Amino acid sequence: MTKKVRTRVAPSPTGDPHVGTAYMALFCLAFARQQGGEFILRIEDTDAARSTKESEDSIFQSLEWLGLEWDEGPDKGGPFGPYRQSERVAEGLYRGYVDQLVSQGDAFLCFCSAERLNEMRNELMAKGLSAQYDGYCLGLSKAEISTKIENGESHVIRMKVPREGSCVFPDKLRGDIEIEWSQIDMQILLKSDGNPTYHLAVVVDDHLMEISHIIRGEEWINSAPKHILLHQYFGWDMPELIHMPLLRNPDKSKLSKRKNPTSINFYKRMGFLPEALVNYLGMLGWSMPNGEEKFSLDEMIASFDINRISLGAPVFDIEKLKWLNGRWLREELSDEQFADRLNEWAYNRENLLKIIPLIKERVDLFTEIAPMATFLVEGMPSISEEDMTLKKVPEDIVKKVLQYAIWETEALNNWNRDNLNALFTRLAEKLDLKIRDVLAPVFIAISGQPVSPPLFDSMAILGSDMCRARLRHALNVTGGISKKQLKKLEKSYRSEMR
RNA sequence: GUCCCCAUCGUCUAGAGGCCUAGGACACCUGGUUUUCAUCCAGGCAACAGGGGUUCGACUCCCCUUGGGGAUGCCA
Repeated sequence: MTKKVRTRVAPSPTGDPHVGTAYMALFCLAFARQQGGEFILRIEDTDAARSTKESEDSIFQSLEWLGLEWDEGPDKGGPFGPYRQSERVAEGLYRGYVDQLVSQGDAFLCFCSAERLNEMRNELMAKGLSAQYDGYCLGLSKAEISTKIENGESHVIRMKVPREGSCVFPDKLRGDIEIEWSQIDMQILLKSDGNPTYHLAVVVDDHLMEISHIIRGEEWINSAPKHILLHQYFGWDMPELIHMPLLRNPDKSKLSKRKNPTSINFYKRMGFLPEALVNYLGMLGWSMPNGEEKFSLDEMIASFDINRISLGAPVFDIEKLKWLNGRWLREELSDEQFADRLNEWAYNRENLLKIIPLIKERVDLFTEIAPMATFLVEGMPSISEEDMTLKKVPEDIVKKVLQYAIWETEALNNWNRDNLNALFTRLAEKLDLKIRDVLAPVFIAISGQPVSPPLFDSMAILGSDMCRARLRHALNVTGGISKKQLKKLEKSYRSEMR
């Protein structure tokens, strides 16, 4: 008897909904459906400091928008709930498993400070060894441990890892992978705040949720031995492993928002159809047996074959995505449907009501609206090097402001008017510039014009990824920044903005 | 540094030892249709990273080198 196929995607709700999440969700879903199985959405929010409800909501919305429907999840429930790890923590679900490992002697308490660990890691690296825990607290006696606990010393729990031999495990796409145990760190399972780490939670939850196939990014290959070991300690069967290639930036590095728009919201805002985006993700690392490039989710599911996945990590190419979107637009939508989609996208009452407060007092006629507000519905404003040349602000300051703004906005958690206001006010202060001089290039970058409706409100409407993309675009238009300059800027950024 | 993964046109890919003189698509270039533009159509440019094996025969299998990427967190 073969087990029922159950796959899951397990995003952590930190930041914007990532196309990589959609990519994994797509393959999990395609595989599960094709096999007549189930696809589960689980929220991995064990990092209490970084997880937010907004981010979680936007993950739900984005995946829904893309039509990647899950069978069980935090919002839908299901027989293996709850599907949010913070709720599972609240139930005390993981604690019992950690205690079991400690009492079995497969895990131990560790009282080491972050400073000591850092020093140790650096030393090991300098010696050319792989950086990992040195086992210091393994030698603690029972008496020492209880004294430390009585003294209220904070501690974590680490898993024990064999020091000899190696772990050989099968990957459905790559064959056997062998990693020596000496390369595997004594991973922390329970943090000092009582939360499980990813490694513990993922193992426990995948088991409890009866996940049959773990489809995840290549970045996890190195931690597979930890997960396998934990399964052994618990006496559980290991699900099958399928490590997908990682999506890349045009420079081949792992797709990151620093270099590329990675938020699903950006692509939505940019006017891509969800069908086209899903289709495009489907053709990264996978192809239809008949070679057809345009296919729907249902068609992909119908002919999905995991062995057709190619392992070379694909570059996310917006140009090709654009072409594909054009085909969907032209070939699949009637004029009526086109109108409905356009309406749904931005030309609707709800969206208008966001924009109107910004423009109402600035116009006398309806005819003046379009020129003033196009930037709120366009992609990259068409700006030239000339547009970016300002009378009052020298070029190097323009570049500096744009680059700093990009870095600062990257780190901004809640994208709203007030926070943006605070961010740029602070930026002007730190750079010892007038706020209007700081904002001048930003106005042009965002709106394409030196004057526009209120900047921060507009930026709030446009969203973080679109704004960052426009800032980057403007910086490129000014001629961009050389690697050398960038390094210099990064240095001064760190000292000036502290 | 150490470990792991990967390697076909600039990019996405087809290719499961002879079908490969390596196919398709995006981008780019040329021409045609079109009042313009776009679409559409026709054509062009362009790749098996290098070196060793294995084999009658390697893009396909093995090894080495090189290149790229990832991991090395009380992040996931």
